[in-house]
Amino acid sequence: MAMMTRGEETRARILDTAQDAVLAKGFEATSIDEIVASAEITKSGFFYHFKDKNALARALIERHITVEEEIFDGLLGRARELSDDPLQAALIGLKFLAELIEDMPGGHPGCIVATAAYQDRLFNADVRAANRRAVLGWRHRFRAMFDEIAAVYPPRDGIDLDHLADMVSGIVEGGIVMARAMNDPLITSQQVMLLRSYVKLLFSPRPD
Amino acid sequence: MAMMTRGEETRARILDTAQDAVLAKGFEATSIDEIVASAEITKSGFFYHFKDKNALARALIERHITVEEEIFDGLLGRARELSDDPLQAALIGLKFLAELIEDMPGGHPGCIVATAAYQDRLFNADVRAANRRAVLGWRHRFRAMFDEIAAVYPPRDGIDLDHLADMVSGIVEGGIVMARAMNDPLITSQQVMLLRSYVKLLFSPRPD
DNA sequence: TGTACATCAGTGAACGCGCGTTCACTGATGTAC
DNA sequence: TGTACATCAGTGAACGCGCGTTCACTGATGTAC
Repeated sequence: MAMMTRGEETRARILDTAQDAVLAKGFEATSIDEIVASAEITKSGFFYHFKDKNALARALIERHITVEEEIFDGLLGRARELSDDPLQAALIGLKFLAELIEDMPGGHPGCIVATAAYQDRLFNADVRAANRRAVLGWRHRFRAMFDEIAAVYPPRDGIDLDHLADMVSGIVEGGIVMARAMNDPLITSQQVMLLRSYVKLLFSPRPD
Repeated sequence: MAMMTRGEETRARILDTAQDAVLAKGFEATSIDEIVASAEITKSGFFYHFKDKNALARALIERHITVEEEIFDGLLGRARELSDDPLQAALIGLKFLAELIEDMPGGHPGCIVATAAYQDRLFNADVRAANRRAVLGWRHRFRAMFDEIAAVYPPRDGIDLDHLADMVSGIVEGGIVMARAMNDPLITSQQVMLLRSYVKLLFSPRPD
């Protein structure tokens, strides 16, 4: 964070303003003119930092991955501190996730992975590969979480844990789409809480 | 279907080719030039049918709603024929839905509601309203289904049935995003099957 | 400490292309009398 | 049955604007000797 050179600061400012616009309108509809206006730079300054518009897309996705990794690390790390039981820790982590999303002003800002997914013909192979890596990263993270749980509590229903891991990302992605379509920012966190309910029912040893 | 005038046929052809392109690349990235080329019409012919590009977006969404309603009616209607029990009927219906999606060549083509959701600043109020109506329609449909179940089997976990109804659409939307990002068409139907597992656990009276 | 050169982080003007939209026109079909 | 007119379903050419990209140039900072 600290110790950024002037160039790094400008680059970060471009990415920040570009992300807002891309999430609101899609990638193609976000013009470079518009980005440089809010980043307070000239158009040629933009091309000093990114060789073309595709390079911007890839940088957006890669930064998104990094930021999100850190957030998840924090969330799940704290949850594990609060309980030694992997199931309880996961339930706490999912509740944290729901609260995080709920507290976002105006709802979750949207996921650029989804944006890229819905406009993939626009992007080159680099960008698509970055997108795929992001989703795979989520899968491995949540798969590890569910593996720990399943080792202690065998799941009630015969399901594939990779699919369950994908469900975490899928619920959030779907929740964002729904929240946007309905203009109701709370939907995303409600959906995460339903996923939490499923995880609880699926792994709970006995009903009380 | 039958008894279309020449104009209606042309209009339908425009919508068909436009939908393919919009789902693949997003709305803004799909040019009218490109649409008219594959619909084998001139550009001015396009503007005879749609007053501007926004009118095309609204028409796409409205047609999408109609088609999907018919599909769901068929699916859930058949499921109800197969079982008098509302829970069993829902489980059969969800299985049908998963199979329907799985059998789509190349995976679910994507949902234009999601496309519009992720590019909403591009569209006027008309289009956004149509989008909201679509999602509300799904909510009411699935809410009715879960109400019937809950009247017989009280849910195991205290949850809001509207949220659960939204989960059906959300899982499909999220599944489509994941399937596209991962380039794995099977993900969407896998996610629907997990939702089915949740519904089963949530409403099943006793574990066996 | 001073000078020469290199790199960093941009600026400003121009480019050509593709886009959505308009407009005057037209040939085929339908309707009234 | 023939004629006049209206509507349907388009065509073809032109428009101006905004877009992504390029290119020659520049002032500030860093580095070598």
